[in-house]
Amino acid sequence: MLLSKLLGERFKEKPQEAKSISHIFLLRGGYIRQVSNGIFSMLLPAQKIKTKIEKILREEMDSIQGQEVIFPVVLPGELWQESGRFEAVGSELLRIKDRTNKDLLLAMTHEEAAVHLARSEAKSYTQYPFMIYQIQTKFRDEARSRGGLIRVREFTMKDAYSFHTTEEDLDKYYNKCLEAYNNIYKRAGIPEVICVESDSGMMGGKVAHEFMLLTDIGEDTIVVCDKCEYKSNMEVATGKLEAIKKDEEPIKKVHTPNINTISDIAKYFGVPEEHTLKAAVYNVEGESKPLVIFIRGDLQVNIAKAQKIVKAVLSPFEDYENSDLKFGFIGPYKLDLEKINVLYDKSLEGETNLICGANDTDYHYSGFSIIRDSVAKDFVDISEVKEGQSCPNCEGKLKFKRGIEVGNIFKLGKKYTESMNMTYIDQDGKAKVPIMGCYGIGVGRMIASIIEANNDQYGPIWPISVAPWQIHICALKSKNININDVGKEIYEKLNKKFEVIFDDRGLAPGIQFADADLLGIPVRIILGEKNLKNNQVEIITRDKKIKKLVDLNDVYKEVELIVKMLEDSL
RNA sequence: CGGGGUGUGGCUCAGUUUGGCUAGAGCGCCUGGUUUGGGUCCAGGAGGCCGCAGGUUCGAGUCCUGUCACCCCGACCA
Repeated sequence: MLLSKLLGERFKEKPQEAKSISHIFLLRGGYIRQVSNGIFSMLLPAQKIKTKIEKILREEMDSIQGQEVIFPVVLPGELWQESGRFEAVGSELLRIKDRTNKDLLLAMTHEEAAVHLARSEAKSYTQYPFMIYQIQTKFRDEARSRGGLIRVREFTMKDAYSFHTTEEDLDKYYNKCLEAYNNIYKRAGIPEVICVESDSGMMGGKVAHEFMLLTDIGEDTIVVCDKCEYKSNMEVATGKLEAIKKDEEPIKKVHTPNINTISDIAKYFGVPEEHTLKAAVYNVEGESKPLVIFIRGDLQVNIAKAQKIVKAVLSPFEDYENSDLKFGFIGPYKLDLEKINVLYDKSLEGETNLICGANDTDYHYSGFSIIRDSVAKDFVDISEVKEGQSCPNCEGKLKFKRGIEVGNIFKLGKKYTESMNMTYIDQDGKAKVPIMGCYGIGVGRMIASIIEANNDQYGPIWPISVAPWQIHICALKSKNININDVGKEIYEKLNKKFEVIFDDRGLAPGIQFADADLLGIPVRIILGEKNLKNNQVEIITRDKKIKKLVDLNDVYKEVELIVKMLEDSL
C-alpha cells in the first residue's frame, strides 16, 4: 500500500469529543469516523486490524471444534417471542416493521437464531456436543454509547453457541472455551486480560465469566483479592461478613427528630455506621407489594444481586405517601408484614445491639438484636462489596480495579432450548432438551482495548499479529538522490512476503514520522540520504526497543528476523 | 431517562456578554519557491446555508421561541 493513496487523514489536534486514548488515536490516525451516535465507519487500517483479529478468532474457535455459520441480522419478532425476549428486553432491542406490518428486529445477540437452526438439524444424541459460531454485526440501541469503539450501538461480534446432552459435558467444554479465550487475548497482544466471575444478567443461566482488560477508563468495577486468585465483577462479588461483637442491650425507643440518614443516626447515637441497620425499598416489576431490604447501615444494596434473588427488575420505591412505610424510619422490629415483602442481608446475621428505624416518624430503636427481636430466619447476600473488605476465600483484602469487558462466556442451561422446544432423541429413545452455553467477543472493543494496553504518547503500538501492516517504509526527501526509487525497490521486494506500507510522499520528516507513529506499524524502515550514502538504512521497531543501521543488502534478511522475533513474543 | 455542555470551512477554536462595515485565526488542502532525520519558512489561492425553523429589529453568528444533532456525568447495559 502506498501511503500517498491511503484514505484517512491523520491530524495532530486532539479531537474534542474523544476522552479515552483509544478513541483519540483511532480518530487521529484515520482509523474510524463517526457516522452517528455509537455508529462508526472504519477505514482501511482499522478494517485490516479487524480482519486479523477475526482470523485469530476463527482459528481458536475452529480449534475447539466450532463450525462457522452465519445468522441473519434481521430476525422475525415471532422468533424472539418464543423465548419471551421480544417482550422482556427493553428499548435496547431495535424493533422494526416490514411492509406488511410484521414485527422484525435487529439482532443484538443470536441465541434464538442459534436454537432455530440447531433444533432442526441436531435431532440425535450422536450429533452432540457441537458448537456453532459466527462473526456478525450486532445492533444494540444503547442508552449511552461512549469511548469510541468501546461502547457502540452497531458492532461486530464473534458469538458462539454450544449444545450438550449433560451438564458435565457443558462444564468440560466451557473450560475449553475459557482456555481458547485466553489464547485469543494472548495472540492479540493483550495477555493481561483476566477472567472474572460475573453476573449472567437477563441472559439467564447460572455461571458466567467476563474477560476484563484492567484499565482506568474501564466501565466495570472488578474486585480482586490481594492475596489469592479471587477475581469478580462487582455485580456478583462477595466479601466476608462477620457479626460485630457487641453486648446485647434491651430494646429502647428513642426520639430522633428529623434524623433519617445513616450518617446522622450514627452521629446522633455516637456509634459507627456499622452499628446501624438500614432499609432500602424497591418496586418489584409485576408485584404489587414493595420489597423492603434490610442491610447493615455501612453497606449498600447491590441491585444486581437483589434482582437475581427476586427474579424481577427492581426500581426505587417512591410512593411513601400511599403506604404505611415511614421514609427514613423503617425498621424490622414489629414491622407489619401484610403489605410488603422483606429480605434480610447476610450482613445482619447474628448482629446485636443495632440502631434501626421504629416505623414511627422521628423515632428509632436502639439495642435491636436480629435474632431476639425479629422474625428474620433467612439471610441472603444482597450487599455491595466494599473496598478493604476481607476476601471470601482467604485472609486477603479486596481491592477495586476498573476494567473493559472484552469477552464473556455463559452457561445458559436450558433457558432457550426449553422455551423454544428444542429436543433430541437420546440413547433411550426419549426426547430430551439440550443444554447450552454461549461465548462472545466484541471485535471493535478488542481493537480499542489493544490500543488502551499498547500505546505511547505518539500513537498505538500494534502487536504484530493484528497490525494493519507489518512493515512501514519511510522514504525521506532528498535533493541529491531519488530515495523514493530506492524505497520502491525495497517495498516491492518485501511486499512479496510481508504486508508493507510505503510512505512515498516525500514530505518533511517530522510529518512522516508522526504519521508512522499514528499508524503504529511494528517494523519501520527509514531511508535517509545520510545513511544511504553508506549503503545503509535504519530499522526501528515501533516500541523503540530495536534500533539499528543495516546494510542495504541485508534489509530483507534483517526484517525477516525482526518480524519472526515479534511474532514469537506473542 | 435525569443533570451539565457544545453546534461558526476537513480539524482545533475566537467572535455571542453589550446586535452594526464584506465573519476571523492556526492546522489541513491547492499553486509557486524554500527546507530535508521529529509536524521548516515565505508568498499567493480555494473553501463557510454561523446546526435547522420561525420570530423581534432598519439591521441577527450575536436577542427570543421552538426543534435537531453531538459530547460529558449519572441511571441502564443480554
